[in-house]
Amino acid sequence: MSPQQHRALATREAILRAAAEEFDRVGYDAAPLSAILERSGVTKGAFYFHFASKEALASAIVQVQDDTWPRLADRWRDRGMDPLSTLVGLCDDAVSLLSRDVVLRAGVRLAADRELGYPGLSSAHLRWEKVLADLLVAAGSAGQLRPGVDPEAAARALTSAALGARLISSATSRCADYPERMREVWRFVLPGLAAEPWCSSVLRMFADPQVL
Amino acid sequence: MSPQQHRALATREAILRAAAEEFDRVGYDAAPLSAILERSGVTKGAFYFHFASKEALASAIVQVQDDTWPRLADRWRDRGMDPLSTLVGLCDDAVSLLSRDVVLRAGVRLAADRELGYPGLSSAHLRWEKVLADLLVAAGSAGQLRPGVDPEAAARALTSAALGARLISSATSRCADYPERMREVWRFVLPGLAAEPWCSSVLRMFADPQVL
DNA sequence: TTCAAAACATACCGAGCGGTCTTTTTAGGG
DNA sequence: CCCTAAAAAGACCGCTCGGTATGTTTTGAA
Repeated sequence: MSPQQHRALATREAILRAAAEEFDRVGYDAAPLSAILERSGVTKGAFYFHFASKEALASAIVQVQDDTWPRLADRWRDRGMDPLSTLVGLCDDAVSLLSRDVVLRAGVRLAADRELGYPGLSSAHLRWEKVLADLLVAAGSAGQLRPGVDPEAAARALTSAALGARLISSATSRCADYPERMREVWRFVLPGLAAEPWCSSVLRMFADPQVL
Repeated sequence: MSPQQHRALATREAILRAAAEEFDRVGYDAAPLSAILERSGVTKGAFYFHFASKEALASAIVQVQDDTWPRLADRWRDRGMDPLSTLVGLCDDAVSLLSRDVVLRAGVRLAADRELGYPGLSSAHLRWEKVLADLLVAAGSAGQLRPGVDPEAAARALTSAALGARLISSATSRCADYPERMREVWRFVLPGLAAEPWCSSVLRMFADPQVL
């Protein structure tokens, strides 16, 4: 199952990287195994020694991403900041990671593509929606939200905006400008969402890079 | 080229409908021609009499959608309403059409999938972004926007939100709740975007169904 | 140094795809 | 009614895909 020699681990990671790059570019179906093999400089025999199938390879990439988000959320929870700052900081962190790490990006795309194909299982987005909703409810209890704001609706809208921004950014710049695009969304959305002084406080985060 | 008998037109439209349903569900690559043929009750020979290729079929569906949006925009321009109401009304109209018409939905998906695969050509979304930006600039000149709002940034954020909402809605309910989801976005976004009394005025549109 | 297992290489396979070819049926003007 | 072209049918082809089977090289511990 897992490699027992040093060499094997290198080739395994070469496969993962090459596959992530291809999946991120064109998606699962449009990425033939031959392209992944050529890019990684690995032959078919070597590949099927490390992975049982192309599907298994995709699942491994999805897994990396599935493991990343809970850890990231826990880390932000442990900081003990106010809910609104936690929300914005967590999102900004996730977006920043996505813009840099191809494997994460590919994992998210693969997971999303499965959902879009099979309407029933919308695990990933619903999970993010839940995280945002919980934080927004907490923010409401802490008096950080403007009166009349529905936390669940806000969570849904934010999830939509983040998804759309990611796709557009992915198509135009391989997610290089995803963080900037999301900051734009926050600047646009926060005045209607957060009460003072939290709104100005959070917006100021984007001017001080060291906070993130 | 174009059919000369009544029967031919019927089968042609049967093909278009069936193809749209398949493309909308799973996308171009994942929709084999055999599935389209089976769904439409048309054989391969009949199909290739009407369309030169599977790509040509997809292009025809994309074309329907390409022709629809400019007409819709012109219709709203001719109403001579204020920019902000035009913006919201136009979007709500487009979203409502998408939620009901499979062919339009498939066309949008096909066009978007091409863009996402080939980063260079992002014609469709950039066009929408332009339309929204122009209307928002006009709204700014008319004093409908809150001070400090950047129209271009707002247009980008709104485009992202609309795209994300469409995808999520498409995956969970075949776009049946797309209009409701977008109204949610507007309720969430408008307070930070529009000055009074325009904000309340526009929001009231969603309570009176007959306006749309 | 040896040797078994781990790691890699390559030829090959069946399935499903989009597309073509030939043939048959149908429609509608003379 | 008939005859020609439009329209539809279905067998067929080449290709690429993911996956397998079998053979070869490399590794590290005894």
